[in-house]
Amino acid sequence: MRPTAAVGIHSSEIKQRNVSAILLNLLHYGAISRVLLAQEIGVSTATITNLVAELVDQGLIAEDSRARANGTPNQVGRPQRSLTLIPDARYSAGIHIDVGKLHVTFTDVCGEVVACKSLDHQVEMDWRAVLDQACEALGALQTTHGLASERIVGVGVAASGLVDPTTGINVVAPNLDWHNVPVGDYISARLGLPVTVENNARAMALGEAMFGSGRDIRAMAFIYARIGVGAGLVVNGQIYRGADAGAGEIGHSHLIFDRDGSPQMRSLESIISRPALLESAQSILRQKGPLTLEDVIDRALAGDEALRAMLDERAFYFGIVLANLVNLFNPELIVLGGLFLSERGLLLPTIEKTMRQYAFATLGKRVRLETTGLGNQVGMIGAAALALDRFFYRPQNQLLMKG
Amino acid sequence: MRPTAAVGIHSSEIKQRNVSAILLNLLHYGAISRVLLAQEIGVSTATITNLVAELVDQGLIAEDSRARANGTPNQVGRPQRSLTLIPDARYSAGIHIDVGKLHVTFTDVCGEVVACKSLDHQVEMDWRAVLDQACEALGALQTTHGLASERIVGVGVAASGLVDPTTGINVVAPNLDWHNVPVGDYISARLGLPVTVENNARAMALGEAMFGSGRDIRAMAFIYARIGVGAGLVVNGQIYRGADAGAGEIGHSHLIFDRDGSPQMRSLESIISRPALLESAQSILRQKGPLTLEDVIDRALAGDEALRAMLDERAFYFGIVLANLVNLFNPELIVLGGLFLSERGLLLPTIEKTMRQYAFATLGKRVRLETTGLGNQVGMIGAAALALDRFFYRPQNQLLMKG
DNA sequence: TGGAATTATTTTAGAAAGTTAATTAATTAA
DNA sequence: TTAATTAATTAACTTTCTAAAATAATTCCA
Repeated sequence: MRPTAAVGIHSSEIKQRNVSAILLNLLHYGAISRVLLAQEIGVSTATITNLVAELVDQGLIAEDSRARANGTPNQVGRPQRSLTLIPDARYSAGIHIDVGKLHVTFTDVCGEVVACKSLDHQVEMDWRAVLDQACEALGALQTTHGLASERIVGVGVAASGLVDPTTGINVVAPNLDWHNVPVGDYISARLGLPVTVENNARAMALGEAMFGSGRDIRAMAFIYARIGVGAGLVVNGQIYRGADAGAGEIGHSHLIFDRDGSPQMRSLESIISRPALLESAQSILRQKGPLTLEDVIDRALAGDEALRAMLDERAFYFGIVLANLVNLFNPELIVLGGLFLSERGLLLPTIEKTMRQYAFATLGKRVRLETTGLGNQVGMIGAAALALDRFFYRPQNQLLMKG
Repeated sequence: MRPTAAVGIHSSEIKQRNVSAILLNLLHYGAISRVLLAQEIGVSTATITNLVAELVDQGLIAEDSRARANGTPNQVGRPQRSLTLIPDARYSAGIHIDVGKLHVTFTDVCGEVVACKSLDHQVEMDWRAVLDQACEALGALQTTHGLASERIVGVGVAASGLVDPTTGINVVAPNLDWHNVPVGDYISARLGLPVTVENNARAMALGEAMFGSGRDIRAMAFIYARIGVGAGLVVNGQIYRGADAGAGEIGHSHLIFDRDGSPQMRSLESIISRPALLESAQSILRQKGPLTLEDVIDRALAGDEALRAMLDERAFYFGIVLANLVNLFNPELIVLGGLFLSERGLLLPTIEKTMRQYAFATLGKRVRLETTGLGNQVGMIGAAALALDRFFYRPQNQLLMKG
């Protein structure tokens, strides 16, 4: 293997990287002047002038001829000129393949959803059928909204389970019974666009880091719980995948329960996922028929103490796992998505209290804990974010993780 | 805060980074030719020729006029010429401040210990006295071994507890009762050398990544257990610190124990550290007097089943924590140091078995688990590695983590 | 109101560092 | 010994950035 990070700079990368830095700063600040760009990026204003001119020519960014750049009100001297991204300069397609659900979207360069659609699919369906459905839905959206093909930078796919982003293969998606599905190649062949595939929690984490509350954050974790529980880690704006693209398998964290003196192990997924919660609720309620998580929450809020206690206990255990995550990874922010969006105050308070109590010293105090502000769109926005990151904002990083 | 990773390339960095890449490749491969360097680094052979010539002039690297570079035996054509680092071109000073122990060393550029000394110190001593002791010991070693000052790149300090590497302050070292000790400034003033300070487990992780079995590794964890338990994480050859330089506080991971139906929490440190093990052994043996870990191991090996069972249980719990670490961080390698070096087969087998059993799918199978090959020198070598990394191999990274 | 002061951006001239292609060097094969 | 082959160096040139000077757009203040 190559020595870690001992890669040099080929002169052809320099400009591309500086352009990248400009685009990312514009995304981050919304509007920023050339002087500040030069400061932030660490190059001369002359360079900024030249690169900005090119980007304006390409129709990617605009100079607001009126507005002063922020932070410089009424100063002496020539005013700084605001530069902004042109959101509709490019679009990104996102596909979130969830268990039983399929979400597709086009976002603009700023991560705003321009069009989207959610579909159901059966777990028994062949993977081809599922991906066909997604591609057709995207095609329909593109036509309806009149999105020019040449403005679409690519397709991002947030897939369930283990994904190899270098090959675009969904190695295994247990809850869909998919094995080695060549998601990237298949979609790329159908749509004629570059495709990037990633694990769903990781895609969401990136979406949150680029367009959500993770924008100013050095290290963050996104936790998505639904049928399974997964975490996505983002460090300095880049997804952390680990050695085998397996980082973040927090659902398989184990907790120890002594039963009669001998240890018994339980995975987090058996504690806090929707199936786990429903199973427990069903046994509490002695109900056999179908039950939704909303029902359970409703009944707990209506005063079912046994349900409430069950949920509270689960929240406590999840809080412990979060505290351990904080101790190991020391994130600045943890964002929760999926079933946490419908907890209505029954889980979060205990989760947060426990997490802060058991995290080490200041780490637990400093970390922020939130549910995602992107709501149930976080999966598709995350998917679109994958493509934006790889094909628009950081095209130089074509193959980050290879051996 | 600045947008994540949106930093550009100032032209003055380019050469420095390519030089860095050459040095790191030489360290990694031991001997390598210009053609291969060009391939690995991604620049032209012309550039390599020029930069190598400069490095030879500076006396940092040498061309072996005989040897063919490895991997190219008896080929047609002009043979590749081996380039190697000159180990003694520079030295690095390392100080490992452990609880009750102080280890100082000079290593060469390849991490080989040129000279070292270990000292005792009392926990009650003023921090100034401790640091003075270290500086004096270094001074003595330098004189004895005739190490020219101008060849010493700097001093690395592996400190106990929470460290802020940007300021060089040891924010808190609970086991030494140190608070906000300006380690970096103090040593720098005494020795007149640049100093870099880091948490001990992280320093060891870097040492292992540069000079130990972590050399080919993308993501690794080093776990140091003695009075406390800490982990150092290294990703792509760089220390991962987290948002508040608090990553790796694995000793404060909590495990849940049901006691009479209600959960009771225990930290890893209360399970697997030396004090914890000794306390438990003492209560098993009903012995009040002083007991060493070696005694405990001896007696367990001699057939004390209660002790053996205790150690095995502890190993099991540690294995669970490792499995959870593997699931979250997905390292390729985990290296253990400190008390694990004297376990004599009583802990590791159970640790490894448990870790692999409870880690998710392939992650647990792929990860390697070892005790450090650097032995008890890992702390001082890690400390020296800090300085080599920051002042010799990657001088461009002066301030990686700022807000 | 109009110049002085101030700050931002652009232009110009040039330097730094890389690249490509041609050349030279050191081998093996025949 | 010469041809073939591969490595390393050199020479000419390109790219990209920088520094410093010039220009532009304001506010300040008499």
